[in-house]
Amino acid sequence: MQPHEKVVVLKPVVSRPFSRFRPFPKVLQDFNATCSPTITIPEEIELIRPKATQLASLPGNLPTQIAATIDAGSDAISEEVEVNAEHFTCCEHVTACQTAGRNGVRSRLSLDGYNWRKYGQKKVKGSEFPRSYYKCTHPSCPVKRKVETTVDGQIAEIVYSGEHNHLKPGKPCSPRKPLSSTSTEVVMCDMHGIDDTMQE
DNA sequence: AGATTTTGACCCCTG
DNA sequence: CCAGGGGTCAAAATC
Repeated sequence: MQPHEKVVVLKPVVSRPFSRFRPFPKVLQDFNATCSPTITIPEEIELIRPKATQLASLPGNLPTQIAATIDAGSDAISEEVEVNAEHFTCCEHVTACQTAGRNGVRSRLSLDGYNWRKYGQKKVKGSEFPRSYYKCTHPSCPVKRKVETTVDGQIAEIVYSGEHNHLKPGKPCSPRKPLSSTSTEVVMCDMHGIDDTMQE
């Protein structure tokens, strides 16, 4: 197996901001009731119905702690990041994902900036959550990924397989005006840069 | 109308 | 060789 063929990117579920699950409408209701006006959400962001295939369906009440690990053969990288609600809007790819469902058009952009097409889903033994299988929609791109999502739409695990042989279809992260060097912006760029690193 | 998701079935690999 | 599980296919449904 090639060293780059298995890349585990996210394993965020361990540390939840709440102690137990709540129904999505309840979460939304609480969020609307308690959300201070200092947190602004762009118009293009719509709260989407929790569908099993929604990727990175981040609930409104962040922060969520995400542990990202890369298993690239012997070069194992492990890091933990924090995503703050105040910086939610700086994540273009996540935003694109969050807009999924508008006018019936589902966005194929995920948090890594590439377009993905789902081709299968299975309940994997030993895993609490169903695993979804995605292919990159770019022609001749061999990259696939497996995504395990929790019942509330959160990503439990993402495993990338292969390398993209094309550029990201979405907007690049780097040209953005640098915000006050908050960890979140760096983190999101770093997360996007994982694939860039892989391509190199 | 076309692209994407869903989902059951099939294939293949591994123990 | 066999069984179980993971990965993929493909038709139907959905948007």
